[in-house]
Amino acid sequence: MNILEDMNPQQKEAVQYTRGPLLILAGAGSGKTRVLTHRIAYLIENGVKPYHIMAITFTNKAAQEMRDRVDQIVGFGSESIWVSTFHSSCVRILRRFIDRIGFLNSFTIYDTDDQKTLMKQVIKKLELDPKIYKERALMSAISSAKNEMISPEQFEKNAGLDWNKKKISQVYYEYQAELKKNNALDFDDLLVKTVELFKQCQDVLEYYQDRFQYLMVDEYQDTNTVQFQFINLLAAKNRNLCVVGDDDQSIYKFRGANIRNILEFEKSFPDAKVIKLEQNYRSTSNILDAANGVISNNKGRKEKKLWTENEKGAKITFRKFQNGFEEAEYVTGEISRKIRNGECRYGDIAILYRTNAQSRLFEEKLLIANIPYKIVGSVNFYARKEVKDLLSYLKTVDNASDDLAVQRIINVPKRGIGATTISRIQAHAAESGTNFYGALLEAQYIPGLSRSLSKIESFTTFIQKLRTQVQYYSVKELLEHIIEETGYVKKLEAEDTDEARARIENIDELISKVVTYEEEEESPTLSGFLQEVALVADIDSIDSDSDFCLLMTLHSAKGLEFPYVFMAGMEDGIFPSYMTITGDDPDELEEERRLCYVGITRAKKELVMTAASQRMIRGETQYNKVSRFVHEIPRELVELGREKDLDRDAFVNPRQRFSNNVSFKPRQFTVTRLEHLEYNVGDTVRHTKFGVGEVTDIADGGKDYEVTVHFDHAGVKKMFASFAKLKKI
DNA sequence: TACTGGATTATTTTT
DNA sequence: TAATCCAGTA
Repeated sequence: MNILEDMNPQQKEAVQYTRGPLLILAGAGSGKTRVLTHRIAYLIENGVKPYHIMAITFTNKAAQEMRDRVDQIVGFGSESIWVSTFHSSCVRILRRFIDRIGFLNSFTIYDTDDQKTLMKQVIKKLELDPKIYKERALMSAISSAKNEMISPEQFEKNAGLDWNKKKISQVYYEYQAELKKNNALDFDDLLVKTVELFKQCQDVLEYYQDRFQYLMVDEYQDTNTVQFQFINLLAAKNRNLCVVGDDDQSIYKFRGANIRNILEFEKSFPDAKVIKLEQNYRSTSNILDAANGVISNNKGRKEKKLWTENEKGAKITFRKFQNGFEEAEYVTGEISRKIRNGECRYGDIAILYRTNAQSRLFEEKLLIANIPYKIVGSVNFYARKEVKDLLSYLKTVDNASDDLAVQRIINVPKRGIGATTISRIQAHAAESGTNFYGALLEAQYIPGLSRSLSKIESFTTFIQKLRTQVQYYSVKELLEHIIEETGYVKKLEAEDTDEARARIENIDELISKVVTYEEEEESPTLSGFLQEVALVADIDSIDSDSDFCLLMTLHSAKGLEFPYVFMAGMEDGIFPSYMTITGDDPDELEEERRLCYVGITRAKKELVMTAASQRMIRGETQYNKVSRFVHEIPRELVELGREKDLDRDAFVNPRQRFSNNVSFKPRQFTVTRLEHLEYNVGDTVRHTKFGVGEVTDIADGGKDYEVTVHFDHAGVKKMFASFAKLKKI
């Protein structure tokens, strides 16, 4: 086949520009995956060995897709090209070399759940007040530090005299020490340790530099500092680095993504060639114009304008409803109608929303309407309780050095081993320098266990017995054996609730995943299965053959496309989220707007946006205005249900009229004047987001106090006392 | 040790 | 609302 066939001039140029740094600014739907895959084919056709090519993506799904397409056009040798995610590339490298920086190559990977458990233990060990030091906040502080390649030592130095930060650095130290003890790495560590390895072991770095002479990175706008360093180190020698991205689709700042990586690529590589792909092949021109209308409100973008030769297509539909129920009913009704009319199949339709919690209403209505659907996200399959329990058994059998796994299952199902026993064992493990499972094996020498001793022994004999069987049984048999012996499913059957049945279904699903693994892998092993499972996200498992409507967050939708898209919950306070409107960081609003842009550009043929004027959030009714993003779409592109739906000051219901004079804010924001403030000018206060600062002014604004605070790091901020929830310290 | 019910609290997005 | 935590009880 001709690799350059059917390509526009820019695409051709991108495919053929193979030497030196290259930045491809690829707008939504401009065929960037096609360019990447064809570029790989072109490289090979021009004498580059497949072995020397590496392509990096963010999700396994994207990697898989690219792999398939590469296989199709390359044929021979394509299997030796590395096409994988950042995380799995790092795992592959670390499995081979991490012993060089003091870990065992058999390290385990901790997911978010494990991190949380570990963090709880750290908080307890350091005797911190969990009311002040929340594991969530600590975890995100540590994670951002890791994303910026800040070590605990560095963190401590940066903290200076900031008492709070010093405490966090202590936690960070301890947390890393615990990981090390368990021979475990968290998601962030996979990147950090790889970069560390590269920096410390020149020979390893050179080995990979020689191996990966041609590097390609997809979704470059979402890279963070560690990922940037990882790529830079690998590319430093040959400098054949091609990155593809769209600054307008950068939506992972909260996860440390550094939009500067793309905006300043030319600074890092002054000789970089820049190619813009601006022709959109995906959407109708109406959809594209709507997207452009919204995103043009952002400042500091790379100059580009998307265009298309596609027809105008239908207008964007906007409908507003009384509440979330009616909204969901309308959406399901529309879906049924489309199917009835034979317009499309279920799989052509996606419902997108801002937060996972919004899926519930749709789920209910879809169920009633008998529409097949799949929810992507919310809880990752491998993070579900029952699945994790069983995986923890497998982990324990495989390699009992993972304390968290052992602790998770030691009393699941209930064996009468309680909290006191567990802390005794932990204490013993700490004393004798073994891990938790090691201490269990020595249980008979631990004083004070009395009654629990026999229970512990029967647990360990069970595990030891399974271990002797590992080599004779398949993973599937082993898993079924565990389910049988522990009576896990039997217990659930006895519960006889919908929830229990759903859990059993998940267990069956797990068994079939094991079977698939064993069928596909040449030499399947238990460790191999556990490794594979550690890095999969929910989105990875959706296959395009099955005919389901898909429900997912806007974030999960990145990189996908659908003929028909519903964007639900288009309300200020939901999308853009409450946090971004009340906070005063305009960058965050811009990120939300990019998210909206991503959502709109997922649609190929039709886009429907819906809003509800009244919505239940966490048991409280909120009254929201129509999202500002809807207003940013050129009016002539929008088809309304009722003319007044887009009137900014229409009275939709009496409650809203009531709160009207408080400038249209949802009721949640309605000001309840605080009678007295717990702080005064000169006091030191803490803000949940900006940290610690000094109150420099308090002005009585009649309805509320306006407080001016000089924050140590965030600068001077003015805020309303009733929103800011400042705490005196 | 396990279970219950009341209180508390979280609220954005996830590889 | 829903999940989690904690104290009191069996």
